[in-house]
Amino acid sequence: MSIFVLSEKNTQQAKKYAQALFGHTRRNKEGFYEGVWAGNSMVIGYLGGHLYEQYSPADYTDRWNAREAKPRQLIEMQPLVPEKWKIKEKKGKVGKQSIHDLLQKIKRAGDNVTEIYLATDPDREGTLLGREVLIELGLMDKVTSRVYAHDTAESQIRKAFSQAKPIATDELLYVAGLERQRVDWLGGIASFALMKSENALKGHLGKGTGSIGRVKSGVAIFIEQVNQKNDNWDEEAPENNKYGIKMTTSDGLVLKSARQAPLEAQIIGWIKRHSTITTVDIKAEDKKRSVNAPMLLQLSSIMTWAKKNKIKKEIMPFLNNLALKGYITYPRTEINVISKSFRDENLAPRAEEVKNLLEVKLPLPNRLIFDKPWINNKKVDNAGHMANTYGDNVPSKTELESLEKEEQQLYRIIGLRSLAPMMPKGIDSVRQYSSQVDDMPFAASSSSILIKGWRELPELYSNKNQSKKSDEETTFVDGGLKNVNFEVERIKRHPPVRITPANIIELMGKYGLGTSGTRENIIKEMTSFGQIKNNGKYYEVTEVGKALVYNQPLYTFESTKELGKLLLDIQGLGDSETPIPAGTAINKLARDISTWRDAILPKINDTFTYFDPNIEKYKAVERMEVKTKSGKTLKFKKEFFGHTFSEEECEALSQGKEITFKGNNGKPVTGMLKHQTFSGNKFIGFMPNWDSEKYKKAKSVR
DNA sequence: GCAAGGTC
Repeated sequence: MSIFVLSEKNTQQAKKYAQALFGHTRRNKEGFYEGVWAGNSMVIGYLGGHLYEQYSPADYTDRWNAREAKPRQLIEMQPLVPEKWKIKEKKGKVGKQSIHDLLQKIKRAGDNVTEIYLATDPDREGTLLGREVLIELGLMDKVTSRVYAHDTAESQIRKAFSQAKPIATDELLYVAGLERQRVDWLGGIASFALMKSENALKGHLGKGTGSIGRVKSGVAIFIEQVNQKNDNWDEEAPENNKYGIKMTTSDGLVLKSARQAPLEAQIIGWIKRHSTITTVDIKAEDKKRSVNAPMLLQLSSIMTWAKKNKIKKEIMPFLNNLALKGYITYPRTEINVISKSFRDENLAPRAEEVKNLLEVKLPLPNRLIFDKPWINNKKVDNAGHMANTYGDNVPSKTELESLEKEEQQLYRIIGLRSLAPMMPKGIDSVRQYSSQVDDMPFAASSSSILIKGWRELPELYSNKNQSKKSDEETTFVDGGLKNVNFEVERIKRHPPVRITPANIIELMGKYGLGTSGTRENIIKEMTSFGQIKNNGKYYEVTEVGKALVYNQPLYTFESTKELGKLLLDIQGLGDSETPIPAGTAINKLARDISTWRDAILPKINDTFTYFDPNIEKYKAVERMEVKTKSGKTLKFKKEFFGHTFSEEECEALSQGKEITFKGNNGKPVTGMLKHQTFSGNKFIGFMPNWDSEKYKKAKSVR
């Protein structure tokens, strides 16, 4: 039997599969991994994420071409639900090879074998992007098996392949993936067109809305909500306060009541009723408390760490680079645990080497025995990802020092956090005080460090990072009968914490907005579109961004949550007993878009425009007037891409000839005069040959 | 070109 395995990524997946199954990573002439597994000849190929993208509206039909449609038509045609959804090859590259070439290699490899295994990431998107390719290349008939490789430890990769499941087992995941993709496309395109119109109606002509969709709208909404809550916070409001009893002993111990009351009067009443009590018996009990090292790193915690440590640049590129070299594991994961196998096969054997490289003086006695909370096989299985740790390739000191400063910092913290559970645990001495006064229990505690353990490393533990609650270094007092005094303690509720560059990534995760690898870029885009801005202290939603909050009915917190539920229902993992049919979320969204469209349409007439004549860049531009060979008079814009056409160039253009000049970016631009349409208006103007199909299709002048 | 998802 001969098998072709389709994986999702090269270095972080195909290569690891090859090492685990073949014991080597030799490549064939196509660059795919080739070897023998269980008596079968096997080729392991890879993708590079999604290699296909949605058709654009104009790809479906000319009618949907927003450049040709008038604004009113553009609104009328929403939602753009295709009769048959289609995808096309993306342009671009995976590493050094073009996507087209890579797909051709996959096609050839698939044609050459008797069976195909799908072994992309075991999640929704992995299933979608893998099946997309197999279907588009006509290889689906040969696909027999689905490999769910949740775990990158070699023993677990081998297990996943030997226990491969029938391909039909991921059918529902694929359907849910399609639904997610289509809902985002349909909503994104509709909301952009409709919001632009809403803005124009409000007089924001020519003002960029920026792109808008499920995630960006969600981000704008939660920033606005948090700011509104803070700006209108009433710290005196009853719901923002509660009251407890503070019992202070003559030797300075402070015990607090186990219960609180909503009204200050209730506590004052309690204290009055107990005013005769002046001595209380206080029990003291001594305990030892072990203090765990921090959890292993997940992507959002690395990002938070980076911001706190003043790394201003985007960190994804640094992490990608470290992962490609094998210095760290695959970085795009929100999981903070690893599997037992990964501990034994990947972390433990390299621990001493990493420890020496990072010049850590502590021993690693727990190297082979650290368990919960860092080990959770089930969580790893469900997520299909593991925490970020140091990788199988430990750099030499010279190699580490040749990396960029930020990469060195990131490697160090990821390395230390991977080693932390192997270090001695911290032990604290704790004294717990308790007493009962009538109906009310009181408690307090003191503690001090007995064994520092992993806390000897300042990068893992510093007093500065501890909250005020920390009772470290508190004084110990004996129990017994003590004189006491009761007081009211007002406990204030605080408004939600403001959103800052340091916490936004983690908060997006909490709100289910975007996925780990995409969040940093979403914030960057929203900032550059001017939808949100950092006012120096926290993020604010700008006037443009407020449209996303107040001016679109499509994306709300509820609808985002609802979509998540629907996708699970389609997968058969939701509340409903049987999976709900594909298309449920799309149809619901399409109805919401129609409602929004119908609300806008009455306000839009045929001459409605996004064009603002008062904005400088839209003012009438100087036009060139030339005569063609046939004696017709032509008018066209004198400029293109920062270049003003010379007389000779105008002459050549008027005769329908192609010219070449230097554009804004210093690169040569070639093109000629063509008949074009923009926003429903026909005109003659210079067209570059950047899009060869469009260029060939457009009529030239003669 | 507009989404959001993946990865190089």
